[in-house]
Formats: sequence, C-alpha cells, structure tokens
Amino acid sequence: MRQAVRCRNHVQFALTQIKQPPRTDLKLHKPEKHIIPLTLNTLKAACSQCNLRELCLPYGLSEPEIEQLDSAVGARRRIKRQQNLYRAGESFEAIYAIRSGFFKTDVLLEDGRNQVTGFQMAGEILGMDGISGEAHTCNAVALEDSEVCVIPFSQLEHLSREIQTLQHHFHKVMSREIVRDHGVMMLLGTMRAEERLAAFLLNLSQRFTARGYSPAEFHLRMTRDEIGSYLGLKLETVSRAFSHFQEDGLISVQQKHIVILDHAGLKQLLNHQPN
Amino acid sequence: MRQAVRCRNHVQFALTQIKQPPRTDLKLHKPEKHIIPLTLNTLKAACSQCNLRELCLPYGLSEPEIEQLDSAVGARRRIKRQQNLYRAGESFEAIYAIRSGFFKTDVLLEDGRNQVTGFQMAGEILGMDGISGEAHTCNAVALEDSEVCVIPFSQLEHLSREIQTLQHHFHKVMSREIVRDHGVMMLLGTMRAEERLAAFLLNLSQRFTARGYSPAEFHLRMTRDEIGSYLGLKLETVSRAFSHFQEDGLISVQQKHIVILDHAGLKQLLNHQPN
DNA sequence: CGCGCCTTTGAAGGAGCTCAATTTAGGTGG
DNA sequence: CCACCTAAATTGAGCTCCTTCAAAGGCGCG
Repeated sequence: MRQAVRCRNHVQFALTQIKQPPRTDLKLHKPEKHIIPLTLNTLKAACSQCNLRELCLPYGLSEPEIEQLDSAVGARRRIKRQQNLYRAGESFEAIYAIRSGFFKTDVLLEDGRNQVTGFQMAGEILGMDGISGEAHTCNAVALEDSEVCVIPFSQLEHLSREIQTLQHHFHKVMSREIVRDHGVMMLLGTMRAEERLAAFLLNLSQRFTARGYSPAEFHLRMTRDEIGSYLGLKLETVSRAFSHFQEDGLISVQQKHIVILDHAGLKQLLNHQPN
Repeated sequence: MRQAVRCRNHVQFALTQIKQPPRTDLKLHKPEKHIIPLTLNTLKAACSQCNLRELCLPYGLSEPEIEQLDSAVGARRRIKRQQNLYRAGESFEAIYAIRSGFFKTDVLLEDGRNQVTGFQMAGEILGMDGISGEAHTCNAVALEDSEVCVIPFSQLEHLSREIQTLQHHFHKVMSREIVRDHGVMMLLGTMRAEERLAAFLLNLSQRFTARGYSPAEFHLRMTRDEIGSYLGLKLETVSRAFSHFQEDGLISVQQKHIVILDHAGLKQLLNHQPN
C-alpha cells in the first residue's frame, strides 16, 4: 500500500516541495510583471542570486559551487508568448532552466497529429530530450512571455565531473522527468476523463504552491485544446469536465481562471474505481 | 516534415540500430537457452567480454575504459520468470543492465489499477526511475528467466566523473528513456487501438532486429493483458486487434508466436488519420 | 490427464468523439 | 471608448470505438 501512495505522488508532484509564504500577487501571467529590470546585478549573477535555486539545478550546492555553476550558465534568453525556445530537429546544444514564465512541449507526428508532452514552469528544466540524439525531439513553446537560463550542455557535463553534488542532482532531475512521464502514462492509460483533469488540476496546484503561489486560485496558461492534447482528450471533453466540476462545487471556472473550492473532493475523484 | 519523421522514430525505435547477421535460433524465450555456463572467463569479465556492449553502457568506450567499467559492475544477478528485480518503494542502490532475458516495469495505483510502463530486453538499462527519490518508483518483473549486471549507482557516478565518454553515454541513455516515454505518451494520447498495437509490434521487431534476431518472427514474452496495460487497452481489444491483423494478412498469430507478414502494411496503419 | 490460466469471440452498453451552433473574451482599429 | 473581429470556450445531439460481461476453446504444466 505504501508504494501505491508513492505512485500517486508521481502523478501529482513533479518537483520537490519547498516551503514559502504564499504570495498574494496572482497575476504573474500578465507579461508586464515578467520583465525584470536589467541591473548589473541580475545580469552578472545567474544562480547565486536566483530565488528559484531551491527548485532548480543549484539545489543542494554550496555557495562556492553555485558560483562555479554561475560561470557555466550562459546568457539568459527571453522568449515571447507563442515563440519557440527550440524546435524538434534543431541541434542540441544546451538545456534551459526556466527563470520565469510558462512553457509547453509537444511532439508532432507525420500526419499532423500532435501531443503535448508537458507543461513547464519556473525552476524546471527544459531540453533534456535532446541529449540522446544530439537533436531536440520535441518543440518547446512559451505560453507567456518567459525568460530562461541557457546552460550549455558540454559545460554542464564538464562541471558535473568536478562537482559531485551537481552531478547527482542533475541525474535526479533527469530521473524525475522519467518518473513524471510514468505518471502521465498512468494517467493516459488507466484514468477516465474527469480523473485525468482532476489529477491535472491537483498537479498544477501543487506546483504553484511549491513556488509560493496560491494552491487554490490560478490562471491556466494553456487552452482547452492544449490541456486536451496533454490529457489525451478532445477539447470539448475538457470543457464539459470543467463544467461538471463546477456544477458539483469542486471548482470555479471562468475561462482560464480557476479556483479550487474542494481540494479533497478532487482528490477523491482519483481514488474512485471506474467499475 | 523532417522533424515529423524524427518523431515517428521515437515511437518505434528506442535503441540505436546496430548491424549484425540475423540469428536463426528464435527460441531464446526458452529459459534453458539463457543459462550461460559459468566459466572463470564470464565471471571475471563483465563488459569487456559482453557481446551486448554495443547496445549497453560501454558503448563508445575504449578498451581500457571498458575495463574500468568492468570493475564498477558488481555481481550478475539471475532473476527467475515472474520474480521481481526490484519493487516500488525499495531503496535505490544500483541500476541494472540486462544481459539476457526480458522484463516489464509497472506502476501501481492505490485502487489497484496498474500500468505497464515498458518492456525491456537485453542491453537495456533498468532502474533509472529510482535515482530521483532514492527509492524505486516502479516494479521490475522478469517475464522469462533473466540475468542482469548490477551497477551500483554511486560507482557509476564516480566513474562518470573520470570517463567523459561514459558520462555522456549515460546521459544519453537517460535521455533516450525520456524520449521513449514521449513516444508512449503520443501512442496513448492520440492513437486508436489498432495503431497502438501496430506501433508496438513494429517497435518490438525493430528491437529484436537490433539484437540480431529475425525482424519478422518472434515470441511475445508478455500476456495480452500486459500488452493491453502498456497500450492503454483491455486485453480483449488487444486480442481482437491481433485477429483483425491476421484476417488482413498483416501478421500471423499463434498465441504468443508472431510472424509479421506485411511490415509495410503495418507501418501504413500508423500514418492513417483517424478521421 | 486434468486443472488453471491465457486467449478468443460474441453481444450489448457506455464514455468520449464528432459535428455543429452559440456564447464569451480579448485584442484591434476607428 | 466603443464597435468590431477573431480565437477560445461552451453546450447539445448523435455516433463510434472501445469496454464490459459472458462463454467457450486451447495451451502448458504438474
């Protein structure tokens, strides 16, 4: 039974949970808020000044080690909404740590069908799919104006050979991605439509909470179609499930604005056997 | 279009293809064939004598480097059919390279639902899910009598810091797992039942071919139920799809014995738009 | 040789999809 | 600031593919 609980966690929790007072500014999805004033300080210091370092690659590193990592981190890069950070087929050079903003990754099939493989937020790492074949295998698209730290992969490997903690943490990050993917496979393979959406909402809530935002109230950065693609459902089904949750008093939906009214109720949906 | 082709490859091909003359002995699933006589030679030398090194961790390493890796590889371990290599919740100590045999990995949900997350064969690496949380997150079960090389993870990390090629190759292996998972997500999220099964058969064929076995004729090591779990289908649906393929002259099915009669025809099923 | 498990096949039911019409929100230009 | 325009979301109705339930057949193993 204990391992079953463990598995549940994989579906919902992609990142280590850290404690931080909840922020009240819930409008981070507005692009204006994301334009960080460029001072000498923010330009020079990457990780050592970053308030995401508990969620990101520097996790567990000592101060001097973080400064070493700083030197490896290349320029920051700003990605406007709807622009690609990278595309499938582009040669792989670097992985990216999200400083601010929101991304989706998707893969495209010959016949035009495409599948969203994930949504990524601040502190999460993008681009690890590219390591295996020296080229990216999916597209990464910003769902709002975003900023990433470019980490040239050869530099990261070089540094990993020197800093054991960094090496191990990077391995953990990659492994976490594998575990996350297993959670999605579970979701796609065994869950019904409303279970999938409930799991999705709880996962988002969890990740926003870990970043200090409200666990109950947030704005979806993606469309119903993108949610549907991720969950293996049609956009109409997603919309209907949202409406149904609202009827049952579990959430409040106003287009992309979501309020979770009954966290426990959503969780209960997951445990429920289909037959 | 090129990247679309690339994506298709992810669904079908999990491993680098290497050229080897096809073997005629197709009865490798018989346990007897897997009991390698224990000579001093096979006991002492792990990777340097292994004919799977082109598919496995030593790939790309020089002779002296492979010998270094040898020293890191711990004992081999034999796993009988239906026995667990590891279970979800067990503490993570090592990853495993499959020397011979066939495995499945699955995750279990609280309510009893479980999902097969993959099938692994010789040369493939098991256990990387455990790195992130210091405990395994899925179960690995042998589907036939098997043998694995135990690679203590701390040793692998230690050696990775010294051998750049090994470090990079290990990163590739992890990344390949992520890409493979994306392929499965695509399969589960967007494909119809018969497309899923066709993709599954082509993937198996591809991987057997890479190991020198016939691309057209093989024995399934798993039950219809396990295939169904992996593909997000019920066992009856899998069985019906097999029968339908046979009616159409695409394959021949005799319980677990499969002959692919029309490789191109199966491939065509994948490209077909559902609407 | 017999038992159990796996597989096959049929028939009926349902969850989610398709198609279609309407509403709403957000961005744009007058 | 408002009217317009387009993209996104909602909602309904019918349909389809897969599931569910059930029963029979086959293979392997003790």
